[in-house]
Amino acid sequence: MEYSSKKIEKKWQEYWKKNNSFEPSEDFTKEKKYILSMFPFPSGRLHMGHVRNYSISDAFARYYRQQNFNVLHPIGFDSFGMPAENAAIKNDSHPKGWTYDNIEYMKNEFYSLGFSFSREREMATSDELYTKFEQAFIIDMYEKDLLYREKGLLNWCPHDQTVLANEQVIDGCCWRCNTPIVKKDMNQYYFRITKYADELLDSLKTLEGAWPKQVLTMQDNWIGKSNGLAFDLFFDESSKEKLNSNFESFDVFTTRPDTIYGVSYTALAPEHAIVTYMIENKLLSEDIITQIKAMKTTSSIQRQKEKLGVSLGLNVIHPLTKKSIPVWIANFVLMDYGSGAVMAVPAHDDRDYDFAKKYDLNIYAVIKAFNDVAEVGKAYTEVGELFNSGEFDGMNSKKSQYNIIKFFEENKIGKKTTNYKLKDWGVSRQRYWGAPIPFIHCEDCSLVMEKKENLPITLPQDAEFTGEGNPLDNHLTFKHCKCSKCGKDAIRETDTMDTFVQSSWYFLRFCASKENMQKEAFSQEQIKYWMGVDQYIGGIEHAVLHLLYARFFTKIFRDLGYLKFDEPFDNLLTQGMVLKDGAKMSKSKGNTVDPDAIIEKYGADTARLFILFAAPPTQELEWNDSGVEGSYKFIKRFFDRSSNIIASDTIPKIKHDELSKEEKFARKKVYEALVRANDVFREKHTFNTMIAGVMEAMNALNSQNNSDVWSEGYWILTSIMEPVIPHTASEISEKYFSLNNLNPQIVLQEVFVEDSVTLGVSINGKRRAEIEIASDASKDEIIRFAKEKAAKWLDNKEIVKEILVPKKLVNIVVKN
RNA sequence: GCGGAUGUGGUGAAAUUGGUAUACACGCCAGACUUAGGAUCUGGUGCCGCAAGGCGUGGAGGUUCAAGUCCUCUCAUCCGCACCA
Repeated sequence: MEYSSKKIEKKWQEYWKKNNSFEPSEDFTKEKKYILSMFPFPSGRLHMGHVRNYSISDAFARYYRQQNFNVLHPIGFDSFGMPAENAAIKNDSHPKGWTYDNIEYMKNEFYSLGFSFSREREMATSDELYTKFEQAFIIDMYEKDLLYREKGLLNWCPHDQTVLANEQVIDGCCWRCNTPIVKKDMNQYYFRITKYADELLDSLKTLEGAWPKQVLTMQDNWIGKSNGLAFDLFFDESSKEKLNSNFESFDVFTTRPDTIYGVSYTALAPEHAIVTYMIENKLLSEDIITQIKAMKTTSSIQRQKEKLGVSLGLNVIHPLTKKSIPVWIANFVLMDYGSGAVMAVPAHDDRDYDFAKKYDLNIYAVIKAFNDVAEVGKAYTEVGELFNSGEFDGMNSKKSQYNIIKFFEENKIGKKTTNYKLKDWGVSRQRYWGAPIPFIHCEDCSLVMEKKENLPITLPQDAEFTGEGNPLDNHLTFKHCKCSKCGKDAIRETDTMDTFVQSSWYFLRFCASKENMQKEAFSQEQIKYWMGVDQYIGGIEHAVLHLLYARFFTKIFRDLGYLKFDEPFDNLLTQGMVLKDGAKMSKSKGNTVDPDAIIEKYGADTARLFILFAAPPTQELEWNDSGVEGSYKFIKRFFDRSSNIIASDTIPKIKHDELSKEEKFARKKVYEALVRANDVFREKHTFNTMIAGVMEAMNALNSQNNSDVWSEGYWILTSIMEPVIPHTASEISEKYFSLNNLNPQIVLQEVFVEDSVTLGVSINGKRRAEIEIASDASKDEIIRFAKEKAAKWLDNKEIVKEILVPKKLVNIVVKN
């Protein structure tokens, strides 16, 4: 029978749907596997990255189902977000319609690829039910002070007309539209993620080995913990006078207390409160004010190009030497790190050095290299010996840090301090298509929460999408409401939540069964059973976004009593990108391959096979048309040669001893493929080698013509391949084995016992010959035979040593 | 600058973790069947060499009977962070 991907794939997709084949059981006594791929944004159509992502998770899900695990493999859509709203503005449509049309289309694409998702648990984060539960969590978090509202200097994307979290600013630009970010002073809601900084950092250790090193490092860097010394610098008398004594001092932070005697100036961020005060009170010349304003309004990329500064005409007193040191403003000092002020040590810090050179400031060296060789014309930033450092002279600079911090603490002039790069997570978005934040602004009661029984606060359908401002802010009946506390007229919060809030707990929502999903977000019992995710699969681009937020939410939820574990994802696999012509597939480059077209031409199984065969999942995958063709040919051959099978509901019993050499070899290859498949699914995840093993077994089967060997081979190989090419494998399995072979397979050790073995013969480690010898031959026999075969290399040589590596090789070491 | 990877045939990639380097596939070459082949099947294919043989895992050393694998140095490419005090 001719192989028809269309017919076979349609048949099995209907079969699986009709039989609810992939619904997990609620029998919590069974062993479970929770297999999850990061859910997609419903952008319109699937791309190859999606196909790769879900081909990997589907292989895992199907394998573990075969192994009799209770498998949860759900799918949903991360369906709030700006692209939907931008599309609505562009097409004069509604984000909701656009989103749900896309979801329908993409769901069909998913099922036409044969992915084994639980249909009952499909959901979209823009569903009102999802919003309802999320808003309830938000209220709980606010009550526990894990969420707060504050005015702050925020990242504003002029194109998307909204603020962004720090994680969402890439190289100073918006992560979605690449527009340069500007700073804007606004009110905003924040999650207290910094409260969890230490735990988020420390528990990375528990993920070692289970998560890619790279992701752990990226999170570590992002949290950016650094230890150092914080202390106050006091203004001298004339400076205090100038400031009308409104400021006595300011706080600085350093990780290099050992350089304290080298401080020759200090620098404030242009946004520092003292600077703002001086501008407001006209304590600076017009010229200087203009320069400061220029620094503040320059984009962060621009600001990095050149170090600029101005002197404030103020002085502070060095805490140890009591010398007077000038106060400057410098554009490289960041207001949102530490205290927005630094002590500058040009002799031992590159930035301070550059700045000092430019503005001709003093440079005091206090550390010298142990070998006394100092490079001229740059800062010495290495460890060395302290000098000109009072009582600390002669100490190792690294070790002196402890002593200097101790000195500051004992004299109560400073203290040991830890700083983090991580900032609280700002979640307000000034856009319509997001989950409304369930708060009300009341003139009398200030910020109050919505009552839980009024949830969900839903988006008004009749908002207008003009592209100007926030549609919710312009929607009168949404905006005007009654205070939930006093009942007076009040204003509803019109900011919506960052979509990363939804993706921070969707994996928990999937644990809810059809029975309880309407009335609660998830039950404790279900969470306890299904979590953590046994295998999570997704792109590395979420290393510090989604993956950090989801870890944070898990910890918050634990502290709110919703669940009882610390980390959500037990194992993480980050898939590589799909490339075409050496570049990432993208519409702008015009090098995309449409999954639908591949399914149409070759079928879903071919697409899945190629994707899993062409490279290991963690590596980049180069799309190659003739490679796809090759996968298609393999499937056809695999299907055609199944005609060699003798139909049976059980695996044939074969007397191994009575087989020919070729038949024995074929069986060995089949069982090798099986051993490898188990290893790949459980440990290595290198599906490419597993598939190669199946191909080798097929080649070996083809070199013999024993029907029982063929049948046994197919019994096992279709079982191995079902996770990869489920339609074709199911078709063969149904036709010949009544689907009885899609179960755990027993590895027969007898096929690995061989009468003879082939050994390489090396002389001085160089391969010179090969011998075939009975497996039970003694060491002496083997070596005698090896010497015979390699005689020409041993003439007139003195044999020093003979090494036998069983089943591998013989190495003879000779002299001369 | 800091951190993380990765370098193996013409190409995508293997190598049971120190034991016959290049499995499997693509491509290419030859043959068979064909009116035909962008179908199918069979065989060949690391490089140099007529051969014997030599050389080969980015490069240079080292450890070892034995190194793609371990150690030292070095080069190249990719990714992440980046004025974080």
